Formats: sequence, C-alpha cells, structure tokens
Amino acid sequence: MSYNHQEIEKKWQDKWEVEGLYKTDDNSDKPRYYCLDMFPYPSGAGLHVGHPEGYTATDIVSRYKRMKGFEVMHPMGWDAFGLPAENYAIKTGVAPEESIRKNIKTFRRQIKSLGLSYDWDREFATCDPKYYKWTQWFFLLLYKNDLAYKAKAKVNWCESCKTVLANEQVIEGKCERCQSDVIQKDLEQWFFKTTAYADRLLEGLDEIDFPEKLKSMQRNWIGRSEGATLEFSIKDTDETLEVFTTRPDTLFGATYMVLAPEHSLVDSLADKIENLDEVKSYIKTTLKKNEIERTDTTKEKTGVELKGLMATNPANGREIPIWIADYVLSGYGTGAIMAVPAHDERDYEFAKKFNLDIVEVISGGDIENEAYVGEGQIVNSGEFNDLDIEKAKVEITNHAKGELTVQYKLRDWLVSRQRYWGAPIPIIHCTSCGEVPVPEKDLPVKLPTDVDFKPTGESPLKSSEEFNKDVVCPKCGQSGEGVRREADTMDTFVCSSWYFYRYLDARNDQEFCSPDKIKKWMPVDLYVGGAEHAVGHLVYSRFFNKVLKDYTDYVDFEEPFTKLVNQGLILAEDGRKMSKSLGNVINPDEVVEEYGADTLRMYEMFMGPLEDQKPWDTKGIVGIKRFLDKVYVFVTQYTEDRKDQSFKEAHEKENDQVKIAIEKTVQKVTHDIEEMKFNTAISAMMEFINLVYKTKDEIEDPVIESEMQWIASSTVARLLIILSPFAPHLSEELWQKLGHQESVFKESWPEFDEALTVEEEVEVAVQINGKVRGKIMVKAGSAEEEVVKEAKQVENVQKHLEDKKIKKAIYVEGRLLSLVV
RNA sequence: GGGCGAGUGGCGGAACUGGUAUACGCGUUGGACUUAAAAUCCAAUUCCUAUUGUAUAGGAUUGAGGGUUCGAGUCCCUCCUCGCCCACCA
Repeated sequence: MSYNHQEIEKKWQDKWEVEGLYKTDDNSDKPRYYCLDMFPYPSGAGLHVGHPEGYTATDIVSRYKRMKGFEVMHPMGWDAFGLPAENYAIKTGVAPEESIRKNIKTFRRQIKSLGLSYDWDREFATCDPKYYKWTQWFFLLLYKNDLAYKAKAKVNWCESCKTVLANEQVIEGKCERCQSDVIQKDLEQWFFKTTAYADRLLEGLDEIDFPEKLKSMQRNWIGRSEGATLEFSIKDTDETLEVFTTRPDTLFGATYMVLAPEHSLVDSLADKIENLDEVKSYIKTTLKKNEIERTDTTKEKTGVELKGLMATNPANGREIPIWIADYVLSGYGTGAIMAVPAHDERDYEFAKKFNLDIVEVISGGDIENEAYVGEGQIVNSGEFNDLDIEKAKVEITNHAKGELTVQYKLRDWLVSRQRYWGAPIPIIHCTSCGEVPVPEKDLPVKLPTDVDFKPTGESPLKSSEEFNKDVVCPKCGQSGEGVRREADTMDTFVCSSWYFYRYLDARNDQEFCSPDKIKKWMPVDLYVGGAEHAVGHLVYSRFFNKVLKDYTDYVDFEEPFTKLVNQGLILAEDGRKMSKSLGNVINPDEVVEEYGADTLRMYEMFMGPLEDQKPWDTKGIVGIKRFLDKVYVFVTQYTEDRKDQSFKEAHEKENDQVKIAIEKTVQKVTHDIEEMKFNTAISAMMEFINLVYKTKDEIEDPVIESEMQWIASSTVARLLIILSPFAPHLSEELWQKLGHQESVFKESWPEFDEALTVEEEVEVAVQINGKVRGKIMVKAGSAEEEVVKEAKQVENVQKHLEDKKIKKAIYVEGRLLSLVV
C-alpha cells in the first residue's frame, strides 16, 4: 500500500507557507543557530540532484535544532551574476536580467517542492541593485583602506571569454569555465590586497571546524615559507640581483644564479650581454609556451647563460655566472634565485646538464649522484662550519647582509572583469583628479541596459550611453569628456564574499546589515557546500570578515564560519560525473513526482556519508519509499485501532522489545543528527519499523483484536517526531492523523531514557582461543565466574574444552567471554 | 614528484575508546497474492567444505604480506591499487 505523496506534500507545503511556520524571529530570546547553505547560481539547467543533498542535510539540522529549542536562521538566495547568463545573452539576445529571473523562478519552485524550511522573506539575488549597492559599498571600504588598488600586472587572460581571471579560476593553465588556454597579458587591473591577510588567514584555520583536507588546501594555497632575501651585486655594474631562498644556510654553495625569462634585468643590462640574440630568442620561445608546457616537470630543463655578466656571492665573494631559465617563475619571490645545485634537486639537474659547479655545504649526502636535501653538518662555509642548520640560516643571512623574510604563494585577488553581467566598480576616472571613488550616497552605480553583449576584450559598459552620460567628478565637479566611469565589473566572488550577512537584514537600505543583527546571528554555526570553493569563496569570505573587523564596528570576531562541511559529489549511475553531454543527469523533479520529496530527501541522505562521493542508483530509491509506506500503514492502522478508546488503558502494555527499541532509536537518531551521520540515523529508524512489523505478527493476545493496539501512543509520537526532519510532509500528515492540531514541528525533540535501553538479559559470545564457539544469555551484570560456569554448559563449548585446561579467561561485560586453553 | 583520503558481499554501505565483521538498503533466489504481469508482502542471501535434507558443524574472509594482543576492519611496519588536491613556489 502506497500513500499519495503528491497530494500530501502539496497540501503541507501550502499550509506551512500560509502559516509562516519557518519564519525566523529576530527578537526571539531562544539561543540562536545559523544554518547556511552555499547559495546556488541559478543556471538554465535547473536543479541538479547534488543541490538537494546539501540542502536536505541543513534542513534536517535546522528542523532538529528548532525542536531542540533554538531559534534557527535558515535562508536561501541567489548568486545571480556571472558568465553563463551573459554568454546566453550573446547567443540568443535575451538579456541576462531576463533569463536569470526566469531561472530563479524555476529554482525557487524546485527548491520549494522539496519541502525545505527556508525563511523566504530573506531571499535576495546578488544582481539586484539593492544588493549590489552594498557589494559596491564593500569595494569602497577596501578602497578607502588601501586594500583595493589598480595596477598594471601580468594577469591571466582567457581569449575565449575575453576577460581576465583570478589565479583561483585558472586550473592547470586553462580557464575554469571554458577550458581554453589562459595566456599572460600585461594589463591594468583592480586587485584586493588579500596578501596583507595571509598570516591571519593561516592562523584562523586553527580555530575553526573545517575538514582537515580543506584546511590543508588553504594552507597550501597561501603557501607560507620562511627564508631570507639576499642581494647579489653584479660585477662592473650598479645593479644588484635580489633573491629569496628558504635555505640561506646553503649560501656558500650557491654557484650560479638563475632569472625567470620575464626578469627585468635582461632589459636593463642588455648592452652588457654578449650573447643578446641568443638570450632574446630563448625568452621568446619560452613566452610562447603555454602554462602547461612551461610547468611540465618531466621535461628536461632548458636555459641560456647571460654571457658577460657575473654576480658576486655575498658570503664568500666568489664570482658566479647568471643564467636565464624557465624553471624559475616570475610570479614567486623576486623572480630570480641563487642556485645551490648540491642541495636542490632542480638546481642539481640544471647544473649537471650545463656543467656548472656543484659545491657541497651540507654533509651527509652523496652529491656525486644526487642533490642532498636532508639534514647534516655545515661544511665548506668558512667560519660557519659545524653550526647547526637553523642557527646557520640566521648567521649566514646576517653575514651576507640579507634579511630574514617570509614569502607566500598567495597573490592579491584580481577582481575586475571586462564583462557586463556583474556589479560595476564604483570608481570615476577624472582627467584632473585621477581615480575618484563614487560617494556612498550615489550608490548603487547601476548596470545599464543599452549594451552590446558581444565581448570585445573591453567591458561592454564602456560603450553604453546610459552608463556614461552625465558623469560628474565627485571631487572637482567636472563633467563631459574628461570624466568617465570605470567600466569593468567585479568578479562574482566579490558578491558572494558577504552574502551571509545580508540574509540577517535583507531589506535594510541604510546598511548592508545592522550591527545588532550581526551580533545576534553571526558567526554562522554550520555551513554546508561543495568542496570546489575551498580556495576561492571560502578564502575570500574569511578575508572580507577580517577586513570588516579591522576597519568597521560591524564584527568583532575573526572567522565568519564556525563549522563547515563539504557534501560529496553525487555521481551518475555509471560512476562518472553527471553531465549533459553524457546524458546521465538525473532530474530531481522527476524523482519528486514519482516518489515524492520525502523519499528523495531520505534517499539522498541514505546513500552514504554526506561527505563521500557516491553514485546515484535509481533502483535504490524504492527501499526508502517502502520504508515510508510502512510507516504510513503502521500509523494509520494504529490510529484506526485506537478509535475504540476502551482498549486504551487495558492494552498499553507494550512489548518489552519495542519499549527498549524506541529508546535506543531515539538515542541513535539524536546522536547521529548531531554528528551529521544521516545514513545510519535512517537505518536505525528502518530497524525500528522492521521490529514493529515483526512483533505485530508474533503477538497472540486474545484480548487484543486489532493489530496495532499494543503500541504505546508515546512510542508512535516519538517515532514521528524523530522522523520529521527527514520526511517532513509524511510526518506532519501522520501527526495530524494522530489527532494533533498543531504542527509536529512545534514539538520538542524527544528525550530518551538511557536506563530503559539496558536489557535485563544480554547475549554473550564465548570465544575459545579467539574463535566464537557459542553464545549464551546471561543476566545483565553477572559476575565473571557465573558467566564462565554458564559457558561451560554449552555443548559446543564443552567439545572445545575437552581435555584442556583454561589458562586464562577474559570477560568483557555484556559482550564476550574469551577463554584461552 | 608532494600532500590528503580511501580499499569490507553481486552493488551502495554498517561496525562506539581494539571485543560476536558484513547492520540498513538495493539486487538476486524461492514463496504468497493474481487468469497473468506489475506493485505489494513473507523467507533466504559473505565464500568454501561436510551431511539426502531441515538444521548443524568445520574452515576461510575486511587490497597483499608481516607484527603487537587472549582478541585487529580498527593499532604499528612494508608493499599494491584507486580517488582528490597541489604541482619547477627556490
């Protein structure tokens, strides 16, 4: 028998909405809990089965916390700026504004069909001027505090998307979005100074509950290394060459230097280079290579010597040659290195190939055959011989008049984009005043509608009449030719770096959020989303929060997210990633229609641990559906039986097994929700229902005529409450059938009595020499001797004990008896 | 190359601080219901061996090998495989 999920689910969704059951009360004096999902980009494809996975997890936690007495903040919104909508506009001419509104409508309908308990009053889209006004405000906040700047720099450029990209958006040298090669271009661009927070971004990781994996990704990305900056003079010139090294202790072993092909020294000392043509042609070839070819570690090292130039090793005055090679990166350190072939694998390989000197300065290795990077004694280093390595680092740096410094891999965040569908950067360029920030009162700087979407490499805003008319310099009042707006827009990640504050006060047009609300709700208690945001969004948001803390009174805490969980990817049935081109995408709408939202929710939670990657199995869904049907039948039959009140008192003599089982089930489900182990919580409820059905068949009490009378009403109630976060519609329906007027979600989470879960008799396994030979039932709390005595009665145990002496007996209370013979 | 994680039935996966491995679900097989099929319900289901059989007994088993222990999926060592992330970061 199957219940009508379509009817039930629609009915309750409407009712919950009318009653405003999930509205969050800002003035509640209950303890608060902020439970956040990563808001989606509303793509044209609609919801994917990956979305309900994370959303159901947070919904279960939210509903659970509410019943536990918390006031829960559980909002949803739209990350609505971004390239897909703009690319769609280029293809079809449909304005991004229009297509994104449509997509949001679809997303909202789909999400609502899942019965998620969001407070929709707090919904917003980042493309709404009322929202991006504050994105622009954040830009100005950074700008005012010297954390936003425009600079000419080598930047990542995607020729196909016609825009620059942040480092985080370049994956293996390719554009994250379109997979085409990313090239380096010298361009004036806007940056946020994330590097100023490198150390605090690193330190903060210690105090937050993020997956270890994610933390190590962030640490890696920030890439802090301690070392020294050293200066090498260049013979017969005024120039010096600055390098960064993590091994200043090996300075005496530096036998040559290497510059990155982009290094400026080649230009400034061009007239001294004897083989300039050769050098130039080498530089030309390497610059033509793409990122992958250049950073391929398996290829043989290449390089060319700058003949005519010699550097001086500041430690010992030795003159050493200068080379140029593409194994040195221009973007890290100073773009130049001192090469210590004896103690660095890359330098060793290079030195071997080009026959350069290899001088051992740390003993303990075999530098005839390979570079030695381990610990050892300092040798060949004059007065510093025999110092320990850490000490030598400091003293040799001093000796060479260098400086101990720290380097990071993290780069400043490139935030400008030469595209239309983003928040305009609120800056005005004036011929007499230069760069002038738009005054706060003039925000938002609105996106125009009269644009040609075709990307040209310049922002479409540049040629918009609407955008550029009547621009006045806020500083000198000049207008006309000499004044123009910044035409670049911001990376969408700027919009998503602060959205979690906005939910708290989504309609505020005086501030991005009132400080009171931030004080009440932040930091976020639980944040659930995909792992793909490890080094992008999650670093940026942490950066924003720290900036707010340093320069405003809005926040007084370091970290915006207390706990973060990554939901694992749901793969297609064939074990591959779901993708449109493979035709293996599962549409949640169809699952909801056929099996119901409760079934979809529970199935996704039942598939396996939330964090794990796991394949979809359409056949597996029926297992959940069968379970919910069983619950439905059980409760409806129970309520039918109970209509005859005369049975009520006489037969509230619940079967002992069931009595114990419900305590255990409540305990297990409570514990598992706390740990976010939803799959095992569900199996515990399944086991309980299986037991009820089994017991029902066994009951042979002449007085009991109906099937379910023997179940205590409190047992049924508790089952429905613990099921309700998982299957809200069905639980609510059955709750009403039990005769309740109020929603099940207004109930308190049930307590459990641990004492009641203790069984009087326990099964104890009897092991002989580590092998289970029998099982006995003993009274709980029996003494060891008694259990041994009991065990000896078992035939099979006797057989194995024959003619043998028990050397040792170990009894584990209520579990097992281990006999050694 | 480096870092992190994981290998348990036909499949997804359980197993608390070392204590009865394979819970729960799918699938499969058999049965009930049905004119029949689907759906549903009931039962069996790690593998091997023995007994005609119910049932029982014995053995093996958590990627491979070794170790610690009365006892190891869990702890330690060596190795293999897979996944993810980073990748010439000086």
